[in-house]
Amino acid sequence: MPSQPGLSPIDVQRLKTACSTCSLRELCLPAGLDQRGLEQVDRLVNRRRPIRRGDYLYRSGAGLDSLYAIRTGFMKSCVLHEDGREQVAGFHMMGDLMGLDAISSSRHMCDAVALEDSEVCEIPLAALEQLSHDIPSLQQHFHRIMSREIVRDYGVMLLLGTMRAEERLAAFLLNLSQRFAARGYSSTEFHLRMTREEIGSYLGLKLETISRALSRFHEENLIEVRNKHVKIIDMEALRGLIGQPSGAS
Amino acid sequence: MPSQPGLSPIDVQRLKTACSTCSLRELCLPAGLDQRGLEQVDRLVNRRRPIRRGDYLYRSGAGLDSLYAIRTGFMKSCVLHEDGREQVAGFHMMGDLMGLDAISSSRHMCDAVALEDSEVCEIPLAALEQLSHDIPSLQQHFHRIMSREIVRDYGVMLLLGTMRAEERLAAFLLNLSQRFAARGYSSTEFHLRMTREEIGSYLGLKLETISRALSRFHEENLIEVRNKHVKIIDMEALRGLIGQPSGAS
DNA sequence: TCCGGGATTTGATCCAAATCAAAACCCGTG
DNA sequence: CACGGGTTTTGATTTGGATCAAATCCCGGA
Repeated sequence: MPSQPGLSPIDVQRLKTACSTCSLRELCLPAGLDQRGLEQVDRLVNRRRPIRRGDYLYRSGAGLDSLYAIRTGFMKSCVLHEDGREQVAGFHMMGDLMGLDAISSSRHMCDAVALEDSEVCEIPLAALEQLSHDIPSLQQHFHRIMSREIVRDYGVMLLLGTMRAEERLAAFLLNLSQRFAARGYSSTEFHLRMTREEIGSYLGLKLETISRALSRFHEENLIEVRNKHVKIIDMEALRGLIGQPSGAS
Repeated sequence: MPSQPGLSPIDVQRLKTACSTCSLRELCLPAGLDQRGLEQVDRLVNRRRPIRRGDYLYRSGAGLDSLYAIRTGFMKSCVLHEDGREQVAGFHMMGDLMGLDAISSSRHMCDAVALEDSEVCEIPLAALEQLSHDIPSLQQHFHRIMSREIVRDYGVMLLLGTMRAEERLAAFLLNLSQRFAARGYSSTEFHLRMTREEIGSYLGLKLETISRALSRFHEENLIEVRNKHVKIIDMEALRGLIGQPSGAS
């Protein structure tokens, strides 16, 4: 992406600051912004809000007013069925945009819960729409973000519909690894912010199954696990595990 | 939704014609359009394309140039995994918009296959983005459509992650029923355009399981099935079936 | 109309993951 | 620093759906 006309190096610097302020590189960095757009994004992105571990960012059924970009921390979103069943629909970290589900009906369709103390940027949807009207590249980028969520969902469906327990867990660990790497953290060593039960819910499995699979990976020297700390020892073997009708161990 | 200022009854008529031409009520009817917008939508929506049963509308990996609104017919979209596994990610009918997955990377991330002879309207993405820039209410509506797809996906995840075989099938039948009803067709009697195997793929089950569950529903007088023809006898019982840890029959 | 191949049904058996159960562990808190 | 509740591990058993197998059905094409 070449730098945009009318965007001085100083502007670029300010933009990066504004965006990194809110970990919004996802949302605004790729958009070519002029001076005015820059200021507008600045303003848009400035409402911060801290959330304590265990607190809800929003609840299913609540009215939509804003989207939320995660600045720091870790969250989950859960879909609920009236009968009380619930399913973790995703885990979200720094830079992720949450609340897209609510645009369709102006009501949130899932719960968002902080898995550790976090901070988000509130982005009023109306302002975002206005701004992406004024800045076409922002509009495009916003569309890409929504589309990416759809693609992610398709991946989860494939996982839930066709994979065996160990494949699912391997895919999950590799996905986390990638996402940490993309944010400049270690791709091989990280802390699971969620419980075994939450992993299980996300992967359509029970917590015991998660625990057993982790133990097996450990035994086979694919990973090291101690509580919530995970170290990936053999990334390749983990990758190879996906797509095997049954283990070749 | 009150009628828009500057939109004469004749305009409304033309708009409805233009939209129903392509079954695009989803895409443009709710948007308040002025005379000029109207003409633009007309133009945007005018590229028709027939597809024969079994043909691909697009394939995973192909470049994105257009979205597609289904005018008539029935399609499926399938996500593929490199190892050959595939999963039906959705079934699409009249009025549905396909191709949203491709916006994120300008490449299609799934296959789209016609399950019967169909006709779609090709909507060049660039033109749609331009137009939704010119017509804010169209922009909003487009966002809602993408968001709705995300919500739908969450529902599928819940289904795949938490429901038992019979619950999944009941949910599937009820969903089809609703969608047919919304399009003015019978909500109780319809033709399955897909095979048992495709239903199974969508629901994360094997074709034999689908067949058995359909038979059981038939035995219990919830539905009548003969080949691909389905008649729902006891909609309430079918609804009640969802959310039962195990059958109360 | 008859033929052939895919689609569907149904049965028997198997197996991966769920469930039930209990012990161990870990961490935050008083 | 000991207590207590939630989390995790591990084992034994059960089970829902997969798999294997075979008969039947149905529809499109010659």
